[in-house]
Amino acid sequence: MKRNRVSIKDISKALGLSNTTISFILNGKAEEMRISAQVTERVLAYVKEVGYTPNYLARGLVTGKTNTIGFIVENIGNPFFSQIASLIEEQAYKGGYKIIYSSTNGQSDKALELIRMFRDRGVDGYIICPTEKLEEEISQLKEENRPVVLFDRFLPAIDSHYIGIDNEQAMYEACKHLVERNRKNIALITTDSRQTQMISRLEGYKRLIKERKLNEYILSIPYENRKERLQSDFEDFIKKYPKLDGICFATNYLAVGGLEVMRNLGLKIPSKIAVVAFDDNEVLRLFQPGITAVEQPLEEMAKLIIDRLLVDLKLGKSAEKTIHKEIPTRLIVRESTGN
Amino acid sequence: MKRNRVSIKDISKALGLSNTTISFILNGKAEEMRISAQVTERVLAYVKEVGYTPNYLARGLVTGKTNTIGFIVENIGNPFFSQIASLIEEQAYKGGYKIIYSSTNGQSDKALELIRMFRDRGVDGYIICPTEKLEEEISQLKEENRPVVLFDRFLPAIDSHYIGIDNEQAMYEACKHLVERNRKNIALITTDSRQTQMISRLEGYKRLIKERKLNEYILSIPYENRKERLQSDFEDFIKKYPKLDGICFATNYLAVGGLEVMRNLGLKIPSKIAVVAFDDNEVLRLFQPGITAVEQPLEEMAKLIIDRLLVDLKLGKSAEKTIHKEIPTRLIVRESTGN
DNA sequence: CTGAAAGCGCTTACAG
DNA sequence: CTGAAAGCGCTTACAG
Repeated sequence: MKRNRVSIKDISKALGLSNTTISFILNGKAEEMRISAQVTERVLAYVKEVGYTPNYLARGLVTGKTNTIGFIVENIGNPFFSQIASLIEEQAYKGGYKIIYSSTNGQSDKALELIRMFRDRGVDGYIICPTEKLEEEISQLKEENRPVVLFDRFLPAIDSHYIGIDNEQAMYEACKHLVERNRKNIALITTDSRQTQMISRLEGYKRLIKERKLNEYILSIPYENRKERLQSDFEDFIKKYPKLDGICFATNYLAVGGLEVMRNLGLKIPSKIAVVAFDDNEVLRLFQPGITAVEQPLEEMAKLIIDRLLVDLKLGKSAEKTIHKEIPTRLIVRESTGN
Repeated sequence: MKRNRVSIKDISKALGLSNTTISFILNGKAEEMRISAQVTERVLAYVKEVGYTPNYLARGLVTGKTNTIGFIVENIGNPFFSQIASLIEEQAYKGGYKIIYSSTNGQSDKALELIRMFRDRGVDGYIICPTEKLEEEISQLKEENRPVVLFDRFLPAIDSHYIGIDNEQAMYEACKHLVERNRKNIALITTDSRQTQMISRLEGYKRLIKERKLNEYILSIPYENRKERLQSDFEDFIKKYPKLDGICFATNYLAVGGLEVMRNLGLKIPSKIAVVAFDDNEVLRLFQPGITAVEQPLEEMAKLIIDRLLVDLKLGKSAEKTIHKEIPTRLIVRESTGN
C-alpha cells in the first residue's frame, strides 16, 4: 500500500547524505543550518524527480502538529453553516490548514464525542458552534493550550474566544423596522433553545416591545420535531391572535417553514402581516413577496474566526486575552414589510 | 502540549505489563491472544480510570489506516453538496469513519492538490466529485489500492466506482412532462461544462426534442462569471426567442438565477412559459408558483456511496468489478408546469 | 557544514 | 499466556 512511497530514508540513501540533512532542506532550514547551496540543490532536484511528499502522520507524531482544524457545526446541511463552512475552508486553506468537520445536530453527547475524536486525531485547533454542557470539555482544551474559537453562540460560563453577531441589536432593529412600518402587534417566532444567540434575539425583541409599550406575542417551537411543531403550533398561534400584523422569525428554518404555513393559510404579506426573517438566504430573496431579512456578515465572520485561530496557532496556545466579538448585521429591506 | 496525555507505555509501566499486552487488550484481541480475563479486566479498568485514548497518528503510522475518508466536492456552499455531505457524514460516522472535506470550485489544479494532500494525510478512502483532468491521479489511487468512489459525475476514460443519477432519463422525462403540458418550444438552459452529468442531461433533452420533432433551443452559460452571464445571456436568449413556452434548467443555481431574471422580466409562469428545474430544493418549493423539479435521491446516493466505500475499505482495495450505478430520479410536479 | 542517534506512540511478528 | 524488540517516517538536540 505505501511501500511504493519514497521516504526520507530512501532519499538520504540514494544521495549518500543523512536524514538530518534531507529533513533540514525539506523544511527550509537549509540556510539556517548552513547547508551548502550545491547539496541543497541536489536534494531538491532529486526530491522533485522522485515526487517525494512527506508523511504528515509521522511528522505530526513528532511535532504534535497536523495543520488540521476541527470544525464543529450544528448541521452542515443548514445553509448558514454550509456557507460559512465554505468561507472558512477557503480562508484556512490559504493559511495552510485543512478542515475536518462534523455535525452535532444539537446533541451534547455527539458534540463531546466529536471534540474527543478530533483531539485523538491531533487537530491543532478547534472552531466550535457549541451545544449545551460543553463547558468542561472546552475549558480542558484551553488548559491543554489547544486554540479554540466559538462561533454563532458562546458559553457564558467559560472564557473563550467568540465570534458572532450582535443578535440583540439585530433583532431590536428588525422589530423596530416593523414598528416604523406601522405594525402594532408584533410576534416573535423562536425556538425553546437556551443558546445565547437565541436568548439575545429574544431580548432584542423584548427591549423593543417594552420601549414602544406594545403587546408581547412569543411563540417558542421545540427543536425536537420542529417541522411538525412549527406547522401545528404556528397555525394555532396565528389563529389565536388575529390582531397580529407583524412577525419576526428568529432563525432561518423557522422562517422557511413559517412562510409556507402563512401561504397555506392565505395570509397576505405585507398587507395583513409584515414579515422579517433572521439570517438571509435565497429562499427569502426569491419568495414572493421578497422577505426582509437580517443578514449575517458571513465572510467577515469567517475571516475573523480563522485570523484569530491562526494567531493562537502560531502562539501555540490561546492568547491571554480572549476576544468576544459581536459584529453588526445589516437589515435587507424587501417587500414583506411594505413601504 | 501532549505531555499530560497517557500513553500505552505509561499504562504498561504502571501495571507491570508489556506494551504488547496492553495493545492487544485495547484492540479487542485479548481473547484471541488468550490473555487472562483478570489481566484484561485490570487493564480495562485502569484505562478507564486514567481516561486513556489512543494516539491515532501513531496508530496510523504503523497500520497505514486513519479511519478517515477524504471527501472532495465542487463547493460545500452549494445546497446539493452540503446536503449530501450531511448525509454522507452521518453514514460514515456510523461506520466509524470521519470525513475530511474540501471544495475544488471546479478547478482541476485545486482538485489535484486536494487529492495529494489527502493522500499525504493518509486518508483511507476517497469520495470525489471529479473535475476534468483527474484521470491520471485517480488511476494512480486505484493502483495504490486506495478505494475511490466518484459521484455526481464520472470520468469516462477510467474504470472506477461511480454513484449518480440517471441524468439522461431524468432530463428526458422533465422535458416530456413539458410536452405533455402542451409546450412546443422548449429551451434547455445549461452550462458549457463537459462534465458527464451535464452532457447526459443535454442528451436527454435532445432525445426528447428529436423524438417529438420539436425545435432545439439551447443556451449554454460559461461556469466562469456564471452569475453575470446568466443575467445577461439568459435575458438576451429569452428576448431572441419570444415563442418559447417551456424552459428546463439543467442545474440548481441556473434555476435560481434564471427564475429571478424571469421575474424581473415579468414573464408569467406557467401561462407564458412553463418551467422545470433540475435538483429540487426549498427555493423551488417556496417560489411562487412552485417550480416543478427533478429530485435527486440524496439519501440513497449517500448510502450507496458509503456502503461501497466501506466494502472496499474492508477489502483493503477496490473491488475487482467497479460499479457504475445510475439511480432513477423523481419528478416533483408543481404549479410551474400548469396542469 | 553534516551525521549518528534518540524518540514521538503505537502495532506486530517472533520467541518462549 | 506474556514480553522484548523492531519498525512505521519523521524531527531535533547533540556532537564534531
